[in-house]
Amino acid sequence: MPPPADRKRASRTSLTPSLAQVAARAGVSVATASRVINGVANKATEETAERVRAAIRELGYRPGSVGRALRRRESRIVGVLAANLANPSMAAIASSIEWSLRGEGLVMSLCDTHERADVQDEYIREMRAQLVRAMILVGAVDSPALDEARAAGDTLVFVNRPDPGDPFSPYVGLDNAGAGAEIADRLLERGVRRIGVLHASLDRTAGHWRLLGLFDRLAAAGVDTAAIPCATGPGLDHIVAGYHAMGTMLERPDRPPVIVCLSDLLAYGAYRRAREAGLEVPGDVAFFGFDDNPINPWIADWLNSVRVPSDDFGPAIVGMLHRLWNGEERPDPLLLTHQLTIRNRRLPGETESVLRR
Amino acid sequence: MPPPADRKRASRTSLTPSLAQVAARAGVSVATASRVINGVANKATEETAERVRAAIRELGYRPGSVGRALRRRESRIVGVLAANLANPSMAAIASSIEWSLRGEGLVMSLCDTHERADVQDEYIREMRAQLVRAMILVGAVDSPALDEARAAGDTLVFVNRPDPGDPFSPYVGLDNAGAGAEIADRLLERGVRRIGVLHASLDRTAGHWRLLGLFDRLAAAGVDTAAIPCATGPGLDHIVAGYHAMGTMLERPDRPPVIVCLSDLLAYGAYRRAREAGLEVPGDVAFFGFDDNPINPWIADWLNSVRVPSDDFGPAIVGMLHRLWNGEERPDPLLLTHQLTIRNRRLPGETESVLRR
DNA sequence: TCGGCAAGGGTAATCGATTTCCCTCGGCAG
DNA sequence: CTGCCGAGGGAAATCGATTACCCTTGCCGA
Repeated sequence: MPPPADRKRASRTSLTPSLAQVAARAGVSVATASRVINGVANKATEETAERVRAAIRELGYRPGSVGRALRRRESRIVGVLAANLANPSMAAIASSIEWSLRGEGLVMSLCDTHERADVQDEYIREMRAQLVRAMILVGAVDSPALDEARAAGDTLVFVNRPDPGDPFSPYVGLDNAGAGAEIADRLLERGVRRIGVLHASLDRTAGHWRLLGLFDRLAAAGVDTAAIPCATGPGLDHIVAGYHAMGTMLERPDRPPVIVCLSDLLAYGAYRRAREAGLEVPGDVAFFGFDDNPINPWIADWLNSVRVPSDDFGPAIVGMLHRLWNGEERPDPLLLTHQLTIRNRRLPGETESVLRR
Repeated sequence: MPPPADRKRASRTSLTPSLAQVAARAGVSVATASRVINGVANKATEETAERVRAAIRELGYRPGSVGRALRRRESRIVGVLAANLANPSMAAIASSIEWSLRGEGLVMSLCDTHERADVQDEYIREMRAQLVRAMILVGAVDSPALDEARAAGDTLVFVNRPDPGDPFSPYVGLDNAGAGAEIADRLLERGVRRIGVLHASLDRTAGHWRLLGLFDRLAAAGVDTAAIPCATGPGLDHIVAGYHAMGTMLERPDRPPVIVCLSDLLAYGAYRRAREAGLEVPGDVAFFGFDDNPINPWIADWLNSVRVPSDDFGPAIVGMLHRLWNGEERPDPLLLTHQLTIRNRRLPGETESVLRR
C-alpha cells in the first residue's frame, strides 16, 4: 500500500483542475482565462469568454484560494476572535457574523481567545500570516499583536467591547451604558431604589459600561450609588461567579430585593444560589440580566433581561467593513438597539418603595 | 488621501518581512533559512542556524501561511462544518475542537451549514479550495460535494452523526443508541413503562439512533413500542418544535407521565408548553433529554438528561485525525462515554407502575 | 592516491492565480 | 498615406515558501 500522502497528492492533482488546465482546454492563455473569471472588461470577445466558461464547467474548475491570496496579498478569510465561545451569546453573535460574511463571499475563521492576551496574540499573528481580509474581535483584550495590527493598518472591527487601546477604533455593539441606563429607568419607574449588583471582571469589559450607565442614571435620580452593594465571584465562568457572588450578597443583613446581574449567565448562577437559600424567584428576589439568552422565555421566565439582538450583529459588522474598505478612517460606532424585557409582573422591592415615598 | 488599498499594501510590505529578508539579513540563501525554520537536519551548522534565528527575532518574522500552503498543497487550516451553531451543544463541541486543534498548531475555520445541503456544498468546495488539511463535519447531510471530497481521499471526520453516504467513514461521537438504551434501562428500573417521545427530524440524525436504542431496549423488556406515542413539530428550531410537539402530546387522552425528548432543546420547549397547561414539572410530568446542556443544573433542574461530554470531542477528534494521517484507512468509530443525570427524586409514572405490577 | 560519502549550502523550479508589459490588427482622423 | 487608439490576447514576472538538484569541502578506507 502506498503511503497515504502519495495517494492523496495523486488524487488531488488529478481531481482538482488548475487554471492552466482550463486555459489549455479553452485554447487560450492563462492570462485570458483569469481575466474572464474576474470579469475584466474589453479583454475577451464574448465567444472567447464563452469557451473559457465552458471549459470551467466541464472541468468543474474552481479557483484555488491559496494562489489567489498569495498574489493578491489578501485572502477571502475574515478572522473572528471571540473571547469565549462557551458563552451562548457569543456563539450566537459568531453565527450571525458567519452568515453575513457568507453573503459577501467571505469565509469566517473562528477562534476562541479564552480572554487571554497570549492566546489572542497567537491568533492575531496567525490570522495576519493567513493574510485575512479583516479581523473581528468580539471582546478584545489589550495585547502586543493587537497593537501591531492596528499600527499596520489592518482592518479591525471591535464588537461588544471597544478597542482597549484606542477608543475610536471601529466599534459595533450594544450601547452598554444605554442598556444599563434603561434598567435604571425601569426600576425607578416602579419605585425600586434598593438594588444589588453582581458582576464578573469589570476591567475594560462590557460589564464595566453597563454598570456605569446604570449608576449614572440612578445617581441622577438621587440614589446613593456608593451605597449599592456589589458582589463578584472568582473565575471566568460567569455562572459559577454568579453563584458565589450571590452567596456573598445573601450574607448581607440588608439584602436588596432586586439584583442586577451584568450578564445572564451570572443571573443563572445567582438564581440557583437564591433557590438553595430557600428564596422564591421572583417573589422574594428579582433578577435583571443582560443578553436575554433565547432560552429565557422558555425555561427562565423569572429573568428580566436586556435583549442583545444577536442577529443584527452580522449585517452591522459587514456594513462597518464596507465603510472601512471604502476608505473611511474612523467610522462612527454602530450601536445596536437594545430592548429590556420585563417578565416579572411585580418586583419584590416595588411595594416597599412605593410605601416609602 | 491615497486610496486605502495603497496605504495598506505599503504598510504591509514594510511591516511584514519575508523569508528573503530574513535570509539576506542572516547572510544565507532562502533555502538555508527555510531549512533552519523547518528543522531539517544536517543542513546548517549551529552557528549558521543561530544567525538565521537571530535575524528572525530581529525582524519579527513569521512564515506566511499562504506561500507555504501553496507549495505544500496543504494549509494549516482545518475546516469545521457545524449543522447549527445556534445550538449551544454544537457551539460547545466547536469550542472544544478549536482548543484541541490549537494544541496541534492548526487553525479552525468554522462554518454553519444550517442543515442545508447546498450550503454545506458551498463550504466544502470553499474549504477544498483553501487546501484545508482536514474537514470535520459536525452533523453532515448528504450532498454532492461531500461525495467528491470522499472520493478524492480528503481527510474527513464525522462527528455526532455518521457519514450519510458511508457508514464506515471515521466517526467520533456519542454512542447514541447506547444513550437511548440507558434511558430505557433507568426507566425500567423504576418501573416506568408508559412514556412518550418528542423528536425533531429523524432523517439520518442523531435522534434517529437515540430513538432506536431506546425502543430496542424497551421492546426487549416486553414494552409494546409500537404503542408509544410520538410527537414532533415543524421547523429546525428544536425549542419551537418541542413546544408544538408537547401541545400535540397533551391532546392525547392517555398522556404519558414521562416524556423522552431527543434533545434538551426539545425539552425546553415542551417544558413551557406543559407549564402553560398548568402541569407541574416534574410532579405531573417528567422530562428526559439528551446533551445535558451545562446550564441545566443551574436553571433547569427538572430535566434529566444524558450528558454529552463536549470537552472530550476535541481530543477524540484530534486522535482520529492522527490515525488517519498515519495511514489508517478505516479507524474504528470513537464512541464517547455518556452519562445519564437523573435530577428528579421520583418520577410521576413511578408509583403508578409499581402499583400496577 | 583515489573514490566515495556526508555535511553544508546555494540555484532555481515549483505551487496557482494575477497582473504588467507587450504585440497585433483594424479603424479612423488628419 | 501615416499615426494613433482601442480591442483582444499572449509571455512572463510576481507573490512567499519549499525542495529537487547540484556543487564544494573535508575525511576516511582501500
